[in-house]
Amino acid sequence: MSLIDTEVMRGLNTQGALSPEDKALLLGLELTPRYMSAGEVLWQENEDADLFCVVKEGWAYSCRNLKNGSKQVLQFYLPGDIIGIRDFGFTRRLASAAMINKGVVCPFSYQQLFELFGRSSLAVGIVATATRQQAQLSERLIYLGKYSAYEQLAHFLYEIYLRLKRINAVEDNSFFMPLTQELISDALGMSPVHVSRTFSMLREEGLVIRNRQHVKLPDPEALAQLVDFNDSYIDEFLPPSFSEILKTAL
Amino acid sequence: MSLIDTEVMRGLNTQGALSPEDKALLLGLELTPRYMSAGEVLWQENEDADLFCVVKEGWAYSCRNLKNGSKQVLQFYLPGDIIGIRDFGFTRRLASAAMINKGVVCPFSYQQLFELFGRSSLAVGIVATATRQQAQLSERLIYLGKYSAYEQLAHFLYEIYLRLKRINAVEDNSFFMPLTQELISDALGMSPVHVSRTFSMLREEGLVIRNRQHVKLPDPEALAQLVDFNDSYIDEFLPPSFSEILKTAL
DNA sequence: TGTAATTCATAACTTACGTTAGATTATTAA
DNA sequence: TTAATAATCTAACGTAAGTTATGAATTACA
Repeated sequence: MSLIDTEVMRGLNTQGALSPEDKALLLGLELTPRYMSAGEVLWQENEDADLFCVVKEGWAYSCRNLKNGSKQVLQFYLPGDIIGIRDFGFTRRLASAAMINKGVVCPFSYQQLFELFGRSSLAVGIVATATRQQAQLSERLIYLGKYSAYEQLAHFLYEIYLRLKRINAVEDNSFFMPLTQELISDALGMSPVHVSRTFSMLREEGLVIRNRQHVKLPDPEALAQLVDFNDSYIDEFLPPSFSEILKTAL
Repeated sequence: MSLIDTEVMRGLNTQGALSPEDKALLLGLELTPRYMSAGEVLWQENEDADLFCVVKEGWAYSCRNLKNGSKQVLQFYLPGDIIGIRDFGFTRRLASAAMINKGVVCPFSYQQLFELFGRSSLAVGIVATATRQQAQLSERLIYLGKYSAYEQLAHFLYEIYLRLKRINAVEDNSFFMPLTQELISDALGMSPVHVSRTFSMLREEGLVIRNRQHVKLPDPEALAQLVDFNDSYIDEFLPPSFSEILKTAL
């Protein structure tokens, strides 16, 4: 069992798009399969991320455990799926992963993935960009599934605030946000009327001051705490280990 | 303006992880910036996917237009973000994209991205795997945000059915699904009680027969129609153009 | 084989959010 | 400046889905 048994790679192979060297490389990554029992944990959120797995037998899932005791499942993995590329390009796991029933997985290190990329910094950069966007999607999913409109909107605004701060577009906790309440409602899966109501609540709490396209968060920290914001998916850049490897490869 | 002005690449650069050749390569991709007016469409869903854009100025968003007239926004893009890598590895756009206010974008062809990958089939395979998972997440987000529990559960079951069929784990429209209603509820963002109620409704409609871990979909087509299922994100493999390029590169 | 622990189904009640509607304010165009 | 359009707010009312509770059916385990 190896990466070549993965859905996408199998497709590439049958389309004749893999050179003999590619195939040799993939097969060279053959690793000891790991036999997993039902419910066995592959990794927990916030653990160091250093490997991914190909599921050979059984079902697995990834999820985020929330402070309110519930959890949001992000994905289910079936045989042939790769579990854990989501975290490639991050220092720590954004979600935990566990088996559902008993099965077999084949682990590969991120280091091995590097080899596949031919040590190209640029390819790594593209993949890191893609996984970062996926992380943003995951966060939205979590808040859509498990939080009230109030917390959801607060989380959304704080995310925008962080992203804008990163590009120096925040001044005095204020920023320009060219979104109508209707567009926000289409993003957060709620009605425009309820977005308005929720803005009113946030205003009454003194957390958000909004006037059309001008938004001010008087106390960003309070907002962040309210929504239990995990900013690693916005702020964190490539893990130090990556830069080291890439630099020594130069 | 070029790819080097992107958040992730800028990070790589400041960490000293880009070789002079990398930088030259990135800067060589410099392209004519395109000045966009507010609301201007970058692309529509189902159009051929052949390029992505770096947002230089202004805000943009991607969304799916639903048959019931509403739309689900998937992401907002700010300056420095890349828009359109989501579709890399697909033949057609899974979502449309448009500017929110006026701005500037720099388009790059997927072909150019190929160059960055050093024409490595394997790197392309990994990225395609990642974008496929992202597509699955997006679909879940859409159904979470815009559909009733009934349609959501129907969509979920049909997706599992398709994924299992792909690995020959469906027989006579029946399959093994080791999920409790509680786990499903954690995935779909609804209460376990409501999952049970919704299963009962699907049973009464003759669409789903479920007994613990054994599921049968007597009429998969009816289910697919009910939820307006777009199966390209499950079924479609790499676009033909990709295989051609990769094969000629061998 | 029996007992405990899950899992599932259904009912009764509550609530967050959707819907419809009308008034107010801001923006754009003429 | 003025009309026309778009964006926002608030209220009143309806409903899908949450919550709590109870019993039945399965499965796990001793």
